[in-house]
Amino acid sequence: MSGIADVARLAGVSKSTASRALTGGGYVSDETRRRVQDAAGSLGYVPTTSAVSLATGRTNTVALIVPRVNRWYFGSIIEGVERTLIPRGYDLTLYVAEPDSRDRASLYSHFLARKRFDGVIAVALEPDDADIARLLSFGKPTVCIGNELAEIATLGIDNTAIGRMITQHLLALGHRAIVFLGATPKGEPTAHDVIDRIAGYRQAMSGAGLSDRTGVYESTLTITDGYAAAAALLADVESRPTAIVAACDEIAIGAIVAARRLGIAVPSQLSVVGVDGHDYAEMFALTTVEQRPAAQGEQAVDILLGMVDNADAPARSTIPVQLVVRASTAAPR
Amino acid sequence: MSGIADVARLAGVSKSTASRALTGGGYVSDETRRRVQDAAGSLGYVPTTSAVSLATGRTNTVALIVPRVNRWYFGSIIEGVERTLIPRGYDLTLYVAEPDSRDRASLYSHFLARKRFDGVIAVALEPDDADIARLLSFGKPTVCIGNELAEIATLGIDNTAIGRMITQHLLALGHRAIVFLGATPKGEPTAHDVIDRIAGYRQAMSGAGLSDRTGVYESTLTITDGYAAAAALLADVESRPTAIVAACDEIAIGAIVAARRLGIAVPSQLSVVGVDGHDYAEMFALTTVEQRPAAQGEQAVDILLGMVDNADAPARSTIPVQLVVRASTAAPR
DNA sequence: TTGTACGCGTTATCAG
DNA sequence: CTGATAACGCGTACAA
Repeated sequence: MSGIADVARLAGVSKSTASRALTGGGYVSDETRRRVQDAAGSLGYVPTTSAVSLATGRTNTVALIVPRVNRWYFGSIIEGVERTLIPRGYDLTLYVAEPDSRDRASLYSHFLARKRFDGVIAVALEPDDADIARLLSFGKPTVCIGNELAEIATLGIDNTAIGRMITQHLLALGHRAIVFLGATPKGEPTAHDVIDRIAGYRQAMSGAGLSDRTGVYESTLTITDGYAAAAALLADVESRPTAIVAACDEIAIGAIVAARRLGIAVPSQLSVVGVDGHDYAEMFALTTVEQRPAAQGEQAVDILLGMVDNADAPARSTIPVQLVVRASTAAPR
Repeated sequence: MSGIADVARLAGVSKSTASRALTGGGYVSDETRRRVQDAAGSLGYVPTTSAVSLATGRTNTVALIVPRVNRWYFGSIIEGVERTLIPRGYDLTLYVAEPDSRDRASLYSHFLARKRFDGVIAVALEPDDADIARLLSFGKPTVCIGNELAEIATLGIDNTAIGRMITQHLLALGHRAIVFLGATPKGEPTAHDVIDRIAGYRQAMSGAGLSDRTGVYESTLTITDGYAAAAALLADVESRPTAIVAACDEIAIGAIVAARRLGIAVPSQLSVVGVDGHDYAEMFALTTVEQRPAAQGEQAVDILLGMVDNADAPARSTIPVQLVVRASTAAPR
């Protein structure tokens, strides 16, 4: 309710002095500063953000763009971003829009254009996406999580290496009939991380001289779909693989549940390995590659606010990951 | 980059006419309006939000407060709110803070005080919470999801009735050894919805003359914890219940998984019923009460924006729910 | 160290 | 129907 003018009046100084005393800029005697701060405190003064933004050009707001909220990976990123942003005095405005969706279009034409934020964090942008050009055209500091992109500060994991790593883990255990579960179904927007993981899987299979035994099956990145896809895949006893490389932990968990329902013992009759380090991984004894998305969200904020303050050059970093071996993988038979 | 002054100049009118033509307020000749709109279009004009806010007092932003992101119920609400807000031209600023946490305190003292939003949607506020008073003191339209609160527009389900309903479902099937799984562990912030569901459970048990056979066990509202708690609960064959009323679907799913691992058949040896209508419910054939949180989020936006526009009196509505019977419940033995 | 005066980009008021 | 002009609430050169 009360503005800085009220604070100034109560403290017996001018508006500008009050402003300096509160924002810290410029010279103010300690005595005066304290008087102003007391006045502000007793009046419950809080600066009006729109006025501050108009005067300074800064909004103290960061935009976060995600395809979905209700998936562990994205939810974790959101939480990581949030808890790092808030203590630094920033607000988070959240935009949820799948790539290529109508929402995406209006997002860029209407919302992001409002220059309401000091920076953007975008998750799971596709490298060939037109979004990227539009994003850059805003001229605001931008950090992407999930894919390596040219000309943008990027934070992510090496998905090809991970695909290779988990496949090699199974090969080393002696598996040969290894399939990949989780290719993007036709009609869905392409997910580049999945494509890279498949590439890694293929590389490992070829490296073991098994390129002809490669099998890639479709599934959405959810437990439900992983369950259904795995159930179909495992139904035929003859063609059944001895190991599944899942595109993510949700699919892996779905596969484990499906196997149990079919009476297939994990890991003795079927090994399953995932990617993510999902909250449920331990409960299902899932061997997986942990990528700590919440920490990535935190780090993205660090990088972004660094850019906001220093106008630094875009950084690019590959997050280290860790293979955690649990009881969902073992030697075949 | 270009402001309304540029648009006005290009269209050959004054700033005020340009503003009227674009915002729709006041009289402008059709001819002039078109000229201005063309000019705005060709310049890619987008109004600066902080200036608009300063002039109009409206921010076109809604604040959403949730305790967590990464839980199905909250994530669904966030998605529902988002997809309703955006088409209406509003931005969403997200605040994540557990009740009684340090984050909560700074949330109220620093962020919400910035009057940066036209309204607030708060999820899972506790009725005895000091937050409520502070929330109301902002004088902004406010809608709460999850609990019935005095003097606030409220949207939620009747948790007591639900607790009764699902317990009676089990009683009707012939169960008598029915326990409740999911009481809030000591040290955790109290969750009123859980308390109410327990009350409903107790009412139903008493109504069947079974008040002495009542058993309430603790668990956090997650699959992982539900799994662990159920595993402990089901370990002793002698004292094992024939049915579990779970505080939410996550716990119910955890219990089903635990039962399977222990070789206990669901539903023939153990019935399990949950609350929520989780995405995974169908996959686990879970009998549950659907409450459609995403739809609640949408409805909350409707109510809130109604209040923003009309300054209506707060509404209060109880969402109808539906018991969906699947294969996790059956007659005992 | 402090106060004055102006600008940030829009909308609203009020004559014309 | 249109155009000056004054807010909106704050930060900040500049002068004192």
